[in-house]
Amino acid sequence: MTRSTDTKDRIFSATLQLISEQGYTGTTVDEIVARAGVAKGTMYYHFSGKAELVEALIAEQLAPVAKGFRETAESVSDPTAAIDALVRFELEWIRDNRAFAKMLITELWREDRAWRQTLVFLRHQIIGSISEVISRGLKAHAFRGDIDPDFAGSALFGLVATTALDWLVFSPERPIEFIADQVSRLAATATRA
Amino acid sequence: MTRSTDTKDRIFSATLQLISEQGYTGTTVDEIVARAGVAKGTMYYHFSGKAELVEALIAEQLAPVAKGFRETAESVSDPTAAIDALVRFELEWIRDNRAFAKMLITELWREDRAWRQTLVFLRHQIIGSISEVISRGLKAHAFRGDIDPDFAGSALFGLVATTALDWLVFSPERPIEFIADQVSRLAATATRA
Amino acid sequence: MTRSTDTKDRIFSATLQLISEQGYTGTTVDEIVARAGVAKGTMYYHFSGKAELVEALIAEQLAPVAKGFRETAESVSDPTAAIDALVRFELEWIRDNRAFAKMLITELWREDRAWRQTLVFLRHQIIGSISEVISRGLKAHAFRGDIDPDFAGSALFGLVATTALDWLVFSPERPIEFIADQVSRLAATATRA
Amino acid sequence: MTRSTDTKDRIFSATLQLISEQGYTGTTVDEIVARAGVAKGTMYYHFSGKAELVEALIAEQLAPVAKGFRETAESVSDPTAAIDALVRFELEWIRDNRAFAKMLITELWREDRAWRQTLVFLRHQIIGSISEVISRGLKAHAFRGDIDPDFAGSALFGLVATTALDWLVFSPERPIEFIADQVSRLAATATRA
DNA sequence: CATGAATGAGCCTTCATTCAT
DNA sequence: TATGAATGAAGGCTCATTCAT
Repeated sequence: MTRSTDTKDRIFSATLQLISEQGYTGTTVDEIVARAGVAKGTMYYHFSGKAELVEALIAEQLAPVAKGFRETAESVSDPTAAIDALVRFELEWIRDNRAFAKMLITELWREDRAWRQTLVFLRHQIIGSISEVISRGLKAHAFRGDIDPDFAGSALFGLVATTALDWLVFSPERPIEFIADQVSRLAATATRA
Repeated sequence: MTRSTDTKDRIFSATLQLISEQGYTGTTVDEIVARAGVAKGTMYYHFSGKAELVEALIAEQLAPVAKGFRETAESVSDPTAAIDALVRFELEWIRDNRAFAKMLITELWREDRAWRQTLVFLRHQIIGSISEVISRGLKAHAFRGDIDPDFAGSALFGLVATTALDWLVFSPERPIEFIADQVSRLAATATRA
Repeated sequence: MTRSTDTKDRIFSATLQLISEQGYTGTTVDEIVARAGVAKGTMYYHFSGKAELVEALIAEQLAPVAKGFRETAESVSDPTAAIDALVRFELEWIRDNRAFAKMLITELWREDRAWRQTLVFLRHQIIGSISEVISRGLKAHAFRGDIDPDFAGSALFGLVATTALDWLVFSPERPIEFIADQVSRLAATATRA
Repeated sequence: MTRSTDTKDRIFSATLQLISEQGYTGTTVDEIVARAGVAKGTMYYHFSGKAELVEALIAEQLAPVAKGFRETAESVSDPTAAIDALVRFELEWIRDNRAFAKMLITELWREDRAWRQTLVFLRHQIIGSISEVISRGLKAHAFRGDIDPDFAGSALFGLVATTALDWLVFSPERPIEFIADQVSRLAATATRA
């Protein structure tokens, strides 16, 4: 059992590295097993295919992120401060997992991937946490009343995501503080009552 | 229109359709020439490869878009109204070219594509038009003074893009008016002085 | 019945079912052990390989058939009636074991199978029983004198086998009586003096 | 066009040889293209897959056989002589194409093969020629009236086939005359009025 | 006796690209 | 200009077998 878990972990780790560097299509099963130090058949013993391996990896990587969003949303009571905390949480996660995040963006809207459901489900959870905070703010009249919480939640999530990626890809020399500050500012203003 | 131009157009048209439906990797040269009604060698006579064909296609499709952004920015003098017009222009273009737009998003941050430079250059032009309007608004004190025009330009562009794609992929039943209205509202507020 | 015997039986049973449904090549060791409810290594503990497992299965399944042919041949003294009884015995066995019989036919003439010898040996015994009856009939002048007993024995066996399989595969709706009747008729006439 | 036809012929020829020697599953695409002296992709350019290649081969090989049966049946007016001619035609074809015939037998009753329809169709045509002769003989009262032409046709075909294969595999030293003589004798008697 | 994780050679198929005509 | 037959590297996947426990 320990042996099995260890093997799975090594395959996961190798896959995460390679997929982050080269994307899904650009990474071959041969490369994965070579870096993991196992035989090809071993991967097929633990996962039913390349797509399922990546699906499992996504689920494993993203589940704690969804949890982090939820806990952040719940731990900050003031709506405006909560939005700010969520923005920073997302921004920091992308900064710390930039390659993986880049892959997610290029995969999120592809409708022909096996892990689509997993990705959509996790996205739904994450955005749900944001929307919930916005709803809270609306009830407390802390936010303007003419915006749709669901829409604003997904908009805020996307704003941070694209901004962060633009930053990492096009102007990585800028400090994270600048980005976080600018985003928070825009986000705060956009929602204020 | 020469024979050569006609052939190129048919290849372009077929490529656009197929790439929109299946993405870049999912579309084969065989499919393209089959739909274009030409032989395989013909494509290689006109373009040096699949990547170059797509690069040329992107340039051809996106050049008028960049031009549209610039003209829109120039034709509306009031900064707030200009932002609104740009948002609507982007939204409508994505709505009318949803599949192609979807492909662009999934390709924009990939650093291993041959057409990367083309894409980055056009993106730069487009965002430049937005940033210019924001700069104008800042000078006229129509917008708040604590935001970076370049950053806000790219943020606004990304906000609209992700929002539009979320809409088209996850809730296509919503009318465009709802989206346009919500986005404009957020955008306008975020920048107001 | 020891634990070991029980395990072997379960493996045999699973193999018989699966090979009947999917043929030899079409059946994997994984499927066999899954249906038998044992671990993969268990099969390799009891048999030295997939081929040997099937060889043992064939021997086990076919030995009683050979015995049945011999007893039928010995228990009916009149040659014509004995031929008739043998035809019916073969026909009924194929009807009751159609899938297994189908596999045997597709394997009988393959010269690259490990169990070839086993199969040839059992076939020899079975056809021997038929030939013996024919020889008896020839000595008694009940059959025409210009046929070779060995040849006629194998011909009769093959006639019934192909006829039965054609029946089961191409016109399974016909009642067994029709087939038995027609075959017996042809067989009886072909050999009559 | 000539180049293409030539390539196809070489692939066909190589496939026929190898499949005859090793069966369908036992023959790899690598072996086929190596013997044909073409690249792997070339096979996939001309055929959509291994199964389709073999299907085309079977059709090409068997079509003239079906035609031969029909012409033989039509060219001999006397029913008994026609049956004899058909038996000899089948026997000789199997003798001259023993390896291919062996493969056909091992494939005929497999219900999971792509070429099943082709095979069943051609078998239907061949047996139809035999049955037709038997019907003719029945009308002319040359044959006994209590046999079903369709059944007898398929029985006769199978009798010859299995007999011929038994001969070639188990006692290849026997001269064809012996086999032909014995089979014709059994066949003639079985049907005589 | 029994287990099941691990192996790796081997298989079929895809597809961008080349080139003689 | 245009054609299409031919190429071959590369990829994902299967499965009988081994072996440490």
